[in-house]
Formats: sequence, C-alpha cells, structure tokens
Amino acid sequence: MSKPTSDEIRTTFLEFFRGKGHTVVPSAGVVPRNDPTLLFTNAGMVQFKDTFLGEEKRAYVRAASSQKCVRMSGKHNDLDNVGRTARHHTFFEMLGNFSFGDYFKRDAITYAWELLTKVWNLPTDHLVITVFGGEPGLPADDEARAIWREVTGFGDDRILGLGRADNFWTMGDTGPCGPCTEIHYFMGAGRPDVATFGQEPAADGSGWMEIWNNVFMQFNRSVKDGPLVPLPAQSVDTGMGLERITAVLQGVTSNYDTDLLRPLVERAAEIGGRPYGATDGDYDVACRVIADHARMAAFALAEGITPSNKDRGAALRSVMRRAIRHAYMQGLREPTFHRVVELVIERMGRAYPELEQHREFILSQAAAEDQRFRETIPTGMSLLERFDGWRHEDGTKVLPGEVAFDLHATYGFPLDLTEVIGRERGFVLDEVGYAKARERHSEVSRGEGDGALVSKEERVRVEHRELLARVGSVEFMGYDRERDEAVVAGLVVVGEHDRRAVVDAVAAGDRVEVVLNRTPFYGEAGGQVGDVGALRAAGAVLRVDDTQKPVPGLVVHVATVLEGALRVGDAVVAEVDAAKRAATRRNHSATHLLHWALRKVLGPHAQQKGSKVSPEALRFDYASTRPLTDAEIAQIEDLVNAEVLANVAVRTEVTTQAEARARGAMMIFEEKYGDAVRMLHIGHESVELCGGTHATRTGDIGMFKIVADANVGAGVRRIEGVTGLGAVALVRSLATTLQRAADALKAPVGELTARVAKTVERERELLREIDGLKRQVLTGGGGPAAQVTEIGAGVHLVVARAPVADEKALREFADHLRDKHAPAVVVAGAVSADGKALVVVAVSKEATGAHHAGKIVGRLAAVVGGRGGGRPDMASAGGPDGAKLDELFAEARSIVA
RNA sequence: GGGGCUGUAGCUCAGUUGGGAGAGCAUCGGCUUUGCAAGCCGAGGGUCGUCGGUUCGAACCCGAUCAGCUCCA
Repeated sequence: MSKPTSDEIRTTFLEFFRGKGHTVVPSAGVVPRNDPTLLFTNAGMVQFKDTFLGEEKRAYVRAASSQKCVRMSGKHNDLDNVGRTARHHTFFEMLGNFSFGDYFKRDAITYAWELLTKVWNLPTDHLVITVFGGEPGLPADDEARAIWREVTGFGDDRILGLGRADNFWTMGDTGPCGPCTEIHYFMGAGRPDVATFGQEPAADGSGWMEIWNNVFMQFNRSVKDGPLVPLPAQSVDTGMGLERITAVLQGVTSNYDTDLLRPLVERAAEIGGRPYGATDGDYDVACRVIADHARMAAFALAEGITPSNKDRGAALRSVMRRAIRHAYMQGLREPTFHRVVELVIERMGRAYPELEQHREFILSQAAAEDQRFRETIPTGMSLLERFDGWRHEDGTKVLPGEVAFDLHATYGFPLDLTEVIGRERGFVLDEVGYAKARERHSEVSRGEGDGALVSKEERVRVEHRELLARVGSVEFMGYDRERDEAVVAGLVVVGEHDRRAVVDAVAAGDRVEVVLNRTPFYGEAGGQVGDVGALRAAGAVLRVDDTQKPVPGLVVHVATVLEGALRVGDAVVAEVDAAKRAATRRNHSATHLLHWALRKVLGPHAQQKGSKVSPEALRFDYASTRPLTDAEIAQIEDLVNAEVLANVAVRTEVTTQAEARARGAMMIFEEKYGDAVRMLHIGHESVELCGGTHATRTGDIGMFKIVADANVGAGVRRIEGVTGLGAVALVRSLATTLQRAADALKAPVGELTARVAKTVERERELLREIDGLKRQVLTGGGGPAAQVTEIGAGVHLVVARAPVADEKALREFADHLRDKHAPAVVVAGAVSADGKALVVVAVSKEATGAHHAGKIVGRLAAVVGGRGGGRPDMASAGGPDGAKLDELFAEARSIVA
C-alpha cells in the first residue's frame, strides 16, 4: 500500500465522519470571531464554543472539521522549541469530530477505534489508551474504561488511568468540564513496550506520542471549586493534529518529514544553497523554523493581520522576525522569507483558497517585513556584540535590561528574540532591569505633567457624572438644525488650575461649562471636533469655544461669559457657528469617501485606525506599511472627486446595529455603537456607521485634495486633506508661491521647473569655476611672492600673503609652497573681505618633529585675536583682526627661528 | 501626542575632544589576455537629508525641520 498524502488523510477523516452522520464544517479563521479573549484560534472547538454552551443553535448536532490553528502565546517555551523538536509548531491543522448533545462516550470511542484500526489499519499493539483515573473530588471515568475494554479487547495494562493534568478538561475555573481519553501511538522501529509509556519520542524517534484526544463534556461547575453538576446535554469535542497523524501514516518520525512540511524545509534549504540534513544542525533548525513560520505568516496575513507592535500583529511580527533572523544568521542577506511563503500558498492554496485569493498581499507583506527587519538587524546585533565580554561578579554573563529594552524600543527586536540570541551567546537576561526600562519609557512617553492630568480627568468625571444624574441625557438636535431654543439645566464654573464647581449662576468673565436640556451643538466624538458658536439669553451672551461629551449622554458647552449673567433655568438660544459647522461637514463626508477610495485603491486591509475632522482640515489614519505613490494619491483624489461631482444626496438611515452589520456597513474598530445606529450612505458605495454631521449632497464638498501622507507609527500612516474653501485656500497659496518664485527668477510659471534646474546647474558650474580660479591665482605662474628664509637643519620658513581668503584654496597654496621649498614650514595668510584674518600652516612631514603646525598656528592666532588648531602637518586658524596679519608673519619668524 | 535610532558617491557602508571627505562594489578610460572569467593602472562621480545656531574652523556639537525605522500612550 502506498503511503497516503496529507490531503488524502484530511479528506479520509472528514469523509469518515460524514459517513457517520456528521456535517463537514469549513475551518474558521485563525482570528477567532466574537472572542476577544483569544489571540488566535488554537483548537478545533473554538468556532463551536457558543454551540457547546447552548448559546447558539446550529442546524446539525454532529460536526467534523479540519481547523487551521495558531499556537504561540502562553507557554513561551513552546515557541523556542519550534524547529528544534519533531512536533512543535506555530501553525497546524486540527482534525476533530464534535457532538452537540448527541452521541457521547460510546460512539466517540467506537468511531475513533474504527478509523484508526480499520480505515488506517494502525497495528493495535502500537496503541495505548489513557482515561481519567480520578482525583479527590473528581470521580474516575470508569465508564470510558469499560467501553474501551469492550471495543478494543485491551486489558488495564493498555488502558491507563491518569490524573487531572492529563485527562481532565476544563474551560476555566467555571463552566463545562469533563474527563478526556487519549490515544497514544508508539513511534519508531523497535518493538512497542507498554512499560516505556510516558517516554516521548526522543532523538532516535522511538517513544509514545499522543495522537488523538477525545473530550467528554459531562459536567458543569457554576462556582470555583464547587460541586460538579451533570450537564443536561453532554457533548464530545475531539482533536487530532494532522501533522502528527500524517507522520504516523507516512512512517516518518518527524512532522517536518511529512509532505506537509518537508517541501517547505527543502525550499528553505534550496534558498540557503546547502542541502538539508547534511551536517550542520543549526542550519537544519533554521530551515525547519522558516518552514513552520512561513505557514503561520501566510495564514495570518491571509486574514488581514499585518505585522505591528501589538496583539496579533505583534505575534505575527515576532514569528516573522524569528524566521527572518534565522535566514539572516545562515548568511542570507537578501529577503528570502516570502519565497517559502509562496510555496505555502502553492501547496495549501487548494485546501485554503483564501491563500490564493490574497496571494499578492501576503507576498508583498512578507517581503516588506523581511526588508524592514533586515535594515535594523546589523545595528541591533552590533549593540548586542558590545556586551559580549560583559560579566557579572559571579561569572554569569548578564545582558542589561536597558540594552534588551533598547533593542526592542529602537530596533524592533521582540523580547523573546533577544532572549534567544542572548542565550546562544551565553547571556542571561536581566528581567527586572527590562521591566524598569519599560516602565521608564512608558512614563516618558505619556508626556509632561501627566500625573496632574490623570487626576484632573478623574475629578472632571465625578462632577460630570453628578450633573448627568441630575439633568439626564441631553438631546442632540444638530442633525437638522444649527440654532435652537433650550433651557439651562446645569452650570459649572471652571476656576484656576481647571478646578470645577457646580453652581447655579455665572457672571461676565467666567469660564464656564453649560449644560442645556437639548442642543444643536455637536460634542466631540468619532473624530469630529466639538462645535463652536454662541449662547444668548435675555440677560447674557456667551461664546462657546468647544463642545465636549465628558460622559456618555452629557453634552457640555465650554464657554466664556462675554456679558451679563446666566442662571440655571434661563431660556437660551443656542447657535452654532454655521460657517465652521459647514466646513466640518464637508470634511467629515470627504473622510468617508477617502476611506472608501483608499480601500478601493490599496485593498480592504487599509483599515481606518483613527481620524480627526475639524473645520480646517481632515486627518485620516489607516493601516499600511508603505507610503502612497504619487499615482495612488492621484487615483484616490480622482475617485473622491468623481463622487463629489456626481453630487449624490447623502442618505441617513437609523436602524439597529444587527441590521447594519447584516447589510455590510463599515464598523470602525472599538467604537461604541448603541442599539440605534445611524447608517450613512455617501456617494455610490460608501456605507458607514457614523454619528457625526454630514453634507447633504456630495457636491457640497466642493473639492477634495490630499496634502500629506506621513508615517505615524508602525504600520499606520496618516493622510491629511482639505475640502471646500480649505481647498480653494490651498490652491491659492500654491499659486501665489509659484508666481513669486517665477517672478524672482523672471520666468513664466510654466517654465519654472526647467528654469530652476538650469539655475541650480549654473550655480554648480560657477562654484567650480571660482574654485579653479582661486587655485590658479595662488599657485599659477604669477602667484603672490613668498619670502623664504633658512631656519636651520636645511628647513625653510616660507611666509606668504595670499589675495584669496578661502580656506581650501589657502591650504592648496600652502601645499604648493611646502612642496616647492621642501623641507619647509609654510605660513600662508589672507584677509577676507570683512577684514578677518585667515591663516594656514603646513609643515613637511620630515619636519613635524621639530615644528608642530597645530601648535604654531595656535600661537599665531592669538596675534589676530582668534584661535586655531589642527594636525602636526597641517593646521588652520582665523581671527577678527585682519589688519595685524603682518605682525602675525613677524611672530611666525620669531617662533620658528 | 511623546521617546529612541538612522540619513555621507549610482549601491553597501567607514569616518576615533571639531582640523585636508574615504573604502569596497558599480561606471568610464588604458594595459594585459586567442576568447571568456578575471587581473593591473588610472579617471569621473559628493550642497555629508534640509534650514539655522555655536566656533577661527562643523559630516561630527546644539536647535528646528523633512524622510525612514521602532517603541510607548
């Protein structure tokens, strides 16, 4: 019988359970949906969690899946072991069959045994079963043991009872739990010996390996350490690593030798240029690490995770950088990681089409991260090298925490990577120092005076909460009006140091916060800044400088009382500054169109990371790892402006959050949406949830222009743009600048670039020519006269006054004289146009013992009121008193002679 | 929003209290070689990111600014 491929094994598993009435469910993403507590999907049951808990009903009660999983956090040793052991992975596939309150232990055990021994024909003498053997407070699973005996014919020597650590599963301190049963397989060439059970396969490959775990969700526990209550619906959750079972069925001892991973390892070795498995153990480890990490990276990128500095992005970056570093350490100086990733896509693209679908994005991200990290590796490594000889008192080599943190903060070396590199060099990391450095960095980064700010914010909250409790939610009227009548519901006086006091009345000159029962003023939220405007009452006028929402539901007008007095209960007319509101509306609507256009041009991964919309301009932060090209900027502007020119009415729908989600509205990161949400249609395609104020037609925007695309942090870029009158102002100022530049060059605007290029070129030519002329004046035939005197030992003193006060020319002149009268001490001086003296002293090499140019020039400089210095053979100096140059020459004669 | 690092020839980079801008590769020319690969000799190529300050003198020190990398909030 030929060995099955991993594809066949996966299919056989799923088809086997389909034959037993199971619905084959596609793998969920490696990013778990609706479970923010989990970084990555790490088991087959993750997508069924709500179903097991009875919170979600599905159309089936039996399911089977092959789930893509990522494991790396938690036990961080696991990550280090990847590539060094036969079966540690950051990415793997988990085969599993599930029963949701349907079959239980008997069927699960029967199915498992049938698949392993009848379909896959595994020899029964290579198999051992473990069941839960019981612990204080937890009954042994005698039921499972009895079923196994019956099904397999094994005695208790092959059905072992283990403790809770191995064979009792819990989801947490509370919730469903139950015993589990594991099937272990004997790996290796020798005869299986049950007595050696417990030994994992060692270097020679022989030993016992867990291949399949069946979890029986039997009980529920509602309080920690409380009693076990049998679940009404008992369920089954199983997991079998595809990599492991493939190794078994293909008769290899290492997962890396299966057809899942071996081709990737081979590709890595091919790129490395040396054969895999020859002599170099480190090289082989590197190949395996790259192979494993390429799989994880490919699948993570396929779901839109990009390397960054937090959460999943950080995990991805850490894994990618480990792989890249391994390649780098093996001498690969060009980006190569993506070529292994490419093979992952080719080999797994059929089973997981999302790989093919995002092929371009995956490869470009992999190559970009490779490139980026390579740029920081050499600098970071040299920083590490510097501490190589550093030893602690007791002889251990300690890597200072500040250094490790510096590597992280400056060069993007993830801590675990630094630990690995350090360990390879015999370092122990000073973790306390690291934590301290990290703390310090956080403090510095928070900015100045943060302590006061934090407590201030807390104080504000307390007063505002009181106010909210007293006056209730403020109704926002501003979607369809900019002026409204209202009643003062609460007043706060803001005193020195932002001290606040809730009061009943305020007077002229006070800085105040006004709460109205309803208001047309928009409080800062969702990136849109607060409105400004005015409040008018019978006896008072207030200027509103800002509008804030310090606590949800409460809108405060941050204002100054210009005249009169205002009391709680007074009727006021609230009027928003209409021009500014209109400008803000234009910018906000343009922001939505920009978001839409960005995703159209760059792809759906260009997600919004934040925004700021004010009357003056709009700012939009988005996920991307490279600057926009000029062509992309133009394309984005064209898309937005096409929608503007189409002059489509902006439509608002108030609906429920669930409804909006179902209809595909864009929902931005962690923003909070209430039950009633506003769904905004702007232009032909943009649909987003948004509480802000918007233009009534796209044409109101007038014109949109991007003015900047800048980097604001790892993987996040910021576009700034203008609309309407802001765009007009921009065009006007550009035109003015151009016209002034053109006037200065006496050229038409249309020829400006050509003229500037020509002028710059001409300037270079002239400077060159001047340099040549200076040289010619000093060293040419009719150069200035030099006075030469003999100062003993055959050395000459050469003194010359030059007509060109240029240090470089003067040096060449001195060089010229020195060579002409060698051996010589040359003192060349000149007076600049503004009357300053410039001196150069040159000494022939063989005379530098007796005459030090730097020391001579220092004494000469004093004569003209300056200072100087240089090397023994060449030095220069200057001073303000050019008139005394002759005195300086006289001094030179007396010093040297 | 704040912190750290980087910016020098077409490319990769060196440049040591501040004192004459360099190397390797690439380019061009010459020599050598039956040809190729290469070797030898030589040449061109720089507003040391930009602007300002300190200084007799700045690639180097200080400030601002732009661009890139990176971390924190």
